[in-house]
Amino acid sequence: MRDPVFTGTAMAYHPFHAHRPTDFPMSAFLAAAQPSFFPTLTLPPGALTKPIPDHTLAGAAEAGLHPGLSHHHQAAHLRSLKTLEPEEEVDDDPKVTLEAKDLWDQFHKLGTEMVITKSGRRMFPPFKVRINGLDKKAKYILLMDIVAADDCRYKFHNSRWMVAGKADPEMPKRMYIHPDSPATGEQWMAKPVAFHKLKLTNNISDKHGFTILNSMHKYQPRFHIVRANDILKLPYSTFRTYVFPETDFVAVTAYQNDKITQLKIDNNPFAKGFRDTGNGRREKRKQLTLPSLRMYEDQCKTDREGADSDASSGEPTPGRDPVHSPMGTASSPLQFSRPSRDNKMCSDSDPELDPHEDLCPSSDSPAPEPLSPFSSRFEERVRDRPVGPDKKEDSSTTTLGVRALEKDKVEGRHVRKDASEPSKKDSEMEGMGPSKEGYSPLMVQTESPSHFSPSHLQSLALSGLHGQQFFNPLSGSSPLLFHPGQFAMAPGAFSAMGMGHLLASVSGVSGLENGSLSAQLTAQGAGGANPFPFHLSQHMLASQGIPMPTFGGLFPYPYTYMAAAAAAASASALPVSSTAGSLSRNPFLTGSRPRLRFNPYQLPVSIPSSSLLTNSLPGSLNPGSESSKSGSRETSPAPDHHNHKTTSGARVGSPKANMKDSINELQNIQRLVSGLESQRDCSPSRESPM
DNA sequence: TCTCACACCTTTGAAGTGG
DNA sequence: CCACTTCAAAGGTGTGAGA
Repeated sequence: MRDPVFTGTAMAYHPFHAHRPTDFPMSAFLAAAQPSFFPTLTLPPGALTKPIPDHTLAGAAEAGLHPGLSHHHQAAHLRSLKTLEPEEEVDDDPKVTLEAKDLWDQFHKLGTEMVITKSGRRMFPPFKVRINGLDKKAKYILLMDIVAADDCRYKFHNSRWMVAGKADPEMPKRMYIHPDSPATGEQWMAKPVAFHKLKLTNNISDKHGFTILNSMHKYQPRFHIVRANDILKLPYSTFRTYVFPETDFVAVTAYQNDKITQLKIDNNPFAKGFRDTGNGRREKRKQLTLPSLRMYEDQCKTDREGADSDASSGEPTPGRDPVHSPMGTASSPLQFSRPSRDNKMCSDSDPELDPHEDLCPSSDSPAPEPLSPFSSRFEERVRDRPVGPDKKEDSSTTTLGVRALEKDKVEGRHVRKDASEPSKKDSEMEGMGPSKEGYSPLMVQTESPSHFSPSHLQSLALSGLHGQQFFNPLSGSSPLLFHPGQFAMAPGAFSAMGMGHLLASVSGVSGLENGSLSAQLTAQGAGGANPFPFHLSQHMLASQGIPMPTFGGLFPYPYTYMAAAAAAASASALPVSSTAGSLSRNPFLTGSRPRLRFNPYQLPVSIPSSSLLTNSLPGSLNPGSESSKSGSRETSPAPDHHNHKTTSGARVGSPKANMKDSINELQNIQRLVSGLESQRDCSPSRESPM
């Protein structure tokens, strides 16, 4: 009964199907998802073909078993998972600093553009952070996701980004797990952690696990730290989420701003061939650039010469560090010496900062926002946020890491202390790496996991599933099962995760009759990401700040789990008066939860009016609850979880009313799962260590 | 606004070489 | 064996034409 894995339910989510809430036993997905751990597993798009008999689905669902697995395998799963214990809480206090902050700042000022292509493109600058304050011995899983920053669609007009209307429906959200996860705190802290393998795409049917984005929309990357030595524990672990405002960007299929192009060319080793001293293309292109751009380039060149003679010849030598950031502290000619664009931009109309022209049509934003998507509004809001005092009301702590403003602003550090977060590590931070700028994590505290309002759920759930029915009205248990495709993970990420038992059980999956796994259910080979296992979806939800209903209405470790939700709720804590911001669409930054404490920044918030969700509790209706008994976790430290659940769980509607939909969804899922064996493709991928 | 082929470049790992 | 070098393939870039 206590086994979180087997008693839970989750919402099934499939990008290609209606996103209906599904009451589905986690165990089924556990089993079904295992194959996805194989980095080599790749399933073709058309794999979803064979329907699954209703009786199989229903029966299995009720029994909490995966329809395609034999009882033998089910039992094996139960046994293997039985040993899972939640991580003991540790008083670690991770501090995260963005690497190459200067470069990010440069891009941010110009209005960062990230190219997205059908085949996937990496981010540049790469998202890279340095972590301090972790428990050296404990294991952590690091994740990253990218969420919509606002509700607007943009266009680049007259050298500036302008709001061009309401945002298009969001793409399926995917969580990228760092390939080295899990690793010890010591390992993570040893060197900067890069997420350079994460790829962006605009291909909604992407099967590689890339992060799917909408072109001409603004996004905000988020970084998550989860203390857990096993992926399976993610759902019960405390999430700490860090947001660096300067890393937001507009996704584009082709660069709009020449300045951005130039900056990328000058800093990205792969684009070396386009540098001024490179081939003819650049020469040609340069001649076409505007005077203002020339000035900018000249300035860059001048600055570069000071530090490095030639940008094209001797320059940004990326080195062999796998995770090395081309714009690494020393390699980037622009990073330290180049004067802020501010000066230059002054002379040349500063496109990004015209606060009077564009208005985000977002209905969520009561107050019209300044139009420039890259203004420092976000930072400002954050900065103004009231400081929250302590953090000990509840052990559930979500750290909303927010960059501590500009490096010339020391508020961050100060705030951090105010936040009552032990600031013992400040000194440590100062002594580490090139990025000494103060990035002060924003601690979001929850007094109890049960304070999430429906709006939280909605905002969060919809961040990736905008307009999609996300929560299952089913009573008892609100299935919150993400499609595995929503999770991306570098190959091999699970290799050392103690997933052996699970993998082993996967073999049993072969027993699954037909073979098909959703295209989404693919594991990515080299450079790709693997679909995230269903049972891990909880984790994702948590990271999204969604107060997921516990499995079967029982949740052994509520507070840690709910802590994650705090991240989402963080936004809710914002004063209503605060302008609905550009981040209104961001699940992490929206919502309404008065009891959360924030510090030190104020985040833009929008209060969803929707009442899609209501607090509730699950319960006994969960079909998986029964099976959970067998796989119960007797040692569960959180016996009172149920209570928490009752007050915090999200549930909507009548269970019976949606039962049919749930079954349908279940069938869809089954279709995805079936046929794994035949599709398995073992192509080892090489993942560079962090 | 998007897609694609392209040239140019870096990265990676295997193969070869010498100590 | 180990360290180093060489090499080729894979893969990451922006470009520019065309849709």
